[in-house]
Amino acid sequence: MLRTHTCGELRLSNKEREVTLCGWVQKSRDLGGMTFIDIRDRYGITQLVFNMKTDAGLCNKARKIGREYVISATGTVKERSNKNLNISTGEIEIMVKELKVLNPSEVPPFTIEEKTDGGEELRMKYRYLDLRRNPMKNNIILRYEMAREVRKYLDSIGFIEIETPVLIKSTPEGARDFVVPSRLKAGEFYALPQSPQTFKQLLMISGFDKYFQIVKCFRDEDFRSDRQPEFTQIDCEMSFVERDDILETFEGLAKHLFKKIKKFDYEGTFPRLPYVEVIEKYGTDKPDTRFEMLVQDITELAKGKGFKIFDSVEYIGGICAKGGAGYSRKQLDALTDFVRKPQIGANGLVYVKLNSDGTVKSSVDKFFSREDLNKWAEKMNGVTGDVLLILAGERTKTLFALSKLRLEMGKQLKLMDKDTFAPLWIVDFPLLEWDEENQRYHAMHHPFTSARKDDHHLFATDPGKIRANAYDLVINGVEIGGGSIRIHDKQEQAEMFRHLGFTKEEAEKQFGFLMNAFQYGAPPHGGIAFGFDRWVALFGGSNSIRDYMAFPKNTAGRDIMIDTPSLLSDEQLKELSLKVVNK
RNA sequence: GGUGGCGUAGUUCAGUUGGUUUAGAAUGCCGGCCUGUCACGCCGGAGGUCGCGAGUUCGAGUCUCGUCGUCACCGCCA
Repeated sequence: MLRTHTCGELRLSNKEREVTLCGWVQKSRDLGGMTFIDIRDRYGITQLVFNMKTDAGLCNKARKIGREYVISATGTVKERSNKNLNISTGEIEIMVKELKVLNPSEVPPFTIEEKTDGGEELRMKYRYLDLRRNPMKNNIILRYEMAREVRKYLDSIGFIEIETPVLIKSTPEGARDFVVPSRLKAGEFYALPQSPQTFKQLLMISGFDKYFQIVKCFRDEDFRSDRQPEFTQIDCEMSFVERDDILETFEGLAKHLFKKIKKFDYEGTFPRLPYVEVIEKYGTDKPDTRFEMLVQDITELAKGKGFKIFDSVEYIGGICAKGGAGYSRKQLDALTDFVRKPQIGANGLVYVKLNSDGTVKSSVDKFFSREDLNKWAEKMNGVTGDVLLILAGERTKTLFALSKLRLEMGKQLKLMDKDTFAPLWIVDFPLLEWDEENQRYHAMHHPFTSARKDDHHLFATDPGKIRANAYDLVINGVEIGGGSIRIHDKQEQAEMFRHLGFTKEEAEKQFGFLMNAFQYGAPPHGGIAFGFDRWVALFGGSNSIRDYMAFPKNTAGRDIMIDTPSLLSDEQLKELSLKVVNK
């Protein structure tokens, strides 16, 4: 070993010990007669001290050392005369006898400090330098600790981790695949998995009744701060279970992580809300339940009073912002602009202020009596000091806009505390979703999801109404995971493909291997997959998963550090029987 | 695919209605001084293809168009 200790561990109790430290130069302070160097590694920072009087040659050497040089320093642990109680090693320093430069460093392109001066792109290009910074380092450690706790917990209840292949087969459903050309079979391609879905089902058929895997998945769609081309799932599957067994098992996992990572015990069980109810109450299927502010339907109360806009719409609903009566005209106008943004899509905003002096002021006073407005307030649980914010229009669109407005108000009224965690299960998702573009149904979760038994009769009459045995785990408005009880019967699976518009031949070609397997004793099974990066980001207090991946890609799917995607040589293309067509 | 923001010293940014000699600030960097600093201090210095390309104009960092890069949102993401 080149070192006897790390830069984070020496204390007063080590006084007078002869030690050797290795690390990077955080900063040096040259005072002329003496020089201080802060040496940093993963564990902390320790101050080295050089004195002109003691050893002029060594001190001069120290003065020449720049930021981020890798050095080793041997010397004696001394008590500081001027202590720095802000850092854990601040009571001691190393009186250096021997100093080695293990490797010099160029001046880094941004400062490697708690708060860097570097912009996002630059930090990405020099990711290895950014990762030296404490906040980034801690994110990566958090990620590791969560992965470790996931493995510990699942292991403790009998799950085993099994790897599945990365070079698999492209399938038509779902997201676009990343593909890999085959050299040995010209014109043929592998695909990278969007998830190990079919493999984990096959493992159930093999008898591995409790499987999990922390695994990379790949989806070639457009990227966001919470979506990367390659991301990590905690992929899980169990046999001989029903929905509630899965929910209980993985609620246990979530509670384990809350306890071990966030140090709090979640009391009771997570709320479970059916999809239709959650849409009605929050306008979205991934509600942030850290705060109430439920959406209320006032269509019946507000229609037929002569206000044309309301009379002509399908749905009128609103939220009650507690303590919002103090909102100024300007603030309410800003909210109106907010909901009218094309991404939100509302036409306008009606407000009703329940003023603290007992008066009621609304933007529709002309059309509604005080009594009418009181009824709205009652329905929406509004009391003196609140403001009611009301949108009207087509039901689905209006609920969507209300969900965005609710989040905005939650933000403005500071109801979204980073250290509060509000999990819930959304259950009874629709099995099928009508796809206008292709004029057919597609699976809302995936085509292996089973329908609830009590809804099977709807296949013939109203497929859009069928509820699936599917569920999502949502925490603080973030979709953390989702899964379903799967189909394990060949006939039923074939039927599902038929409803999704596959011909028998297509289904056979794409998923024949799975349906064949169903003929050899497939156990009832189901599972769930969690977006590991999102979960880590949530616990880390951010919504950008990039900050929790060691080497992420940008929103264009580019790794600007290694500069890829990149061109292949003509030789490589030829070997792969590929020709690039310039668009 | 669509909408919008941003692009000016190494870095983060300012730069007024298009017009004042040499495009500024902070920080970083380099040199000098300094024996208890820890955001060290003081003095001095270097550092610019104003993303790129056209255009408008007597004159463009500033206006227009295109293009590239980047970020956010919509679509998309079973």
